[in-house]
Amino acid sequence: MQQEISDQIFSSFLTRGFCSSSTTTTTTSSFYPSIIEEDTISQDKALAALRNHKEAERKRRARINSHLSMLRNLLPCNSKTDKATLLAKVVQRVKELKQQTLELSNESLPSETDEFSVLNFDNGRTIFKVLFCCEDRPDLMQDLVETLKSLKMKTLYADMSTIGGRTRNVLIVAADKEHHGDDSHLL
Amino acid sequence: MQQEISDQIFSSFLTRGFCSSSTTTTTTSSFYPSIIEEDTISQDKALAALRNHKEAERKRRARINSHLSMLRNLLPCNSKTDKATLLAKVVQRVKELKQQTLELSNESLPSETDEFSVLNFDNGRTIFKVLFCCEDRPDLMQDLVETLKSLKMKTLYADMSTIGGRTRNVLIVAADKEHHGDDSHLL
DNA sequence: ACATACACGTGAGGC
DNA sequence: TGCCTCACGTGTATG
Repeated sequence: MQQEISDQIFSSFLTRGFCSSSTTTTTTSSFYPSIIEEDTISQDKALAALRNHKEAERKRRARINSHLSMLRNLLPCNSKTDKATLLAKVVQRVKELKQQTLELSNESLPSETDEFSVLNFDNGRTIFKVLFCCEDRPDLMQDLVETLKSLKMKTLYADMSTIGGRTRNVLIVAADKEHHGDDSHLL
Repeated sequence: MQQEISDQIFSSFLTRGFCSSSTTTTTTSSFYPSIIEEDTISQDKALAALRNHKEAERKRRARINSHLSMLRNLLPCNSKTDKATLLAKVVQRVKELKQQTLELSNESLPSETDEFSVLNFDNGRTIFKVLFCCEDRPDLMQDLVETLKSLKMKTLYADMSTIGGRTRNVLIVAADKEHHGDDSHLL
């Protein structure tokens, strides 16, 4: 309100120099008698531009602040935390979460490394552990089952999980001794 | 530079009204002859306060912007993205990461649910799958191994992971037939 | 020419 | 009182 008044004063103060009376009500046209029309026109345009500018800036601030308040709700912090410290917390949180998801996905999604190991070999039965990760596809399981069946292998344990379009599979497979000459081509 | 000049002009313009010459160099004392000393003193204090204020505000902006640039480096975005859209991306990213870690830890950290199932029973050997989650402690593994040994069980497969102070353990255990009368007290 | 984004200095208000 | 944070309007540069 009173801000607006001083704005007007300051605007005219800037656009035409100063030394006007303290009740300045745009009676400044008397200073430039020869170019009244152009001057008032350009002044109107300038004032309109100023209003647009003012409004745009207000919108911009509102946009930024809305995002900031969303972040405030997202983080564990009350509504009266600093803008700066809020952003600091956000930085810290993003780093934390990044690190966490990195660790977790490293645990559950080793990229393409397949693993094969003989867990046990007794009583003529060989027990394998097989771990592989690959892109998921609908009939992956069926193919797997049929392959194992054709090799006369028995699945003791299967752990299969899917994250982000990729699957991680851990199998414990037992093969009787009369068949494990065929295993080599599997791997 | 030229900003500073107009600042000075505007400052004096605000603090003492206007109608001074365009070369205003604080020669305004002639307007208030009776209260020269108090006025100049208070003016000096006011100007000093204004300078402090100016500098503090500059520092504050710098702090906020440094955090913002850190976020810019943290996110996949170039250095010329909007402040507002940057913050929007940050909001989105925090939500994503939050959701991801939630999913991942739900997958790998079922709270306290133990699981026990018989996978296979043939040739007089019983094969169990045991899953349990609990708080991690240093000698958990040792206790586990000794318990299994006392029960004459053989560990075929073990998958143990620790996240956030908790462990998730999956065991495949084989018991020979002459011992699995003892199993019940394990669970 | 016009829209947009940023930095700046300043007034207001809370502690 | 002084310090600190915020919102505001403005100047300036970039597209």
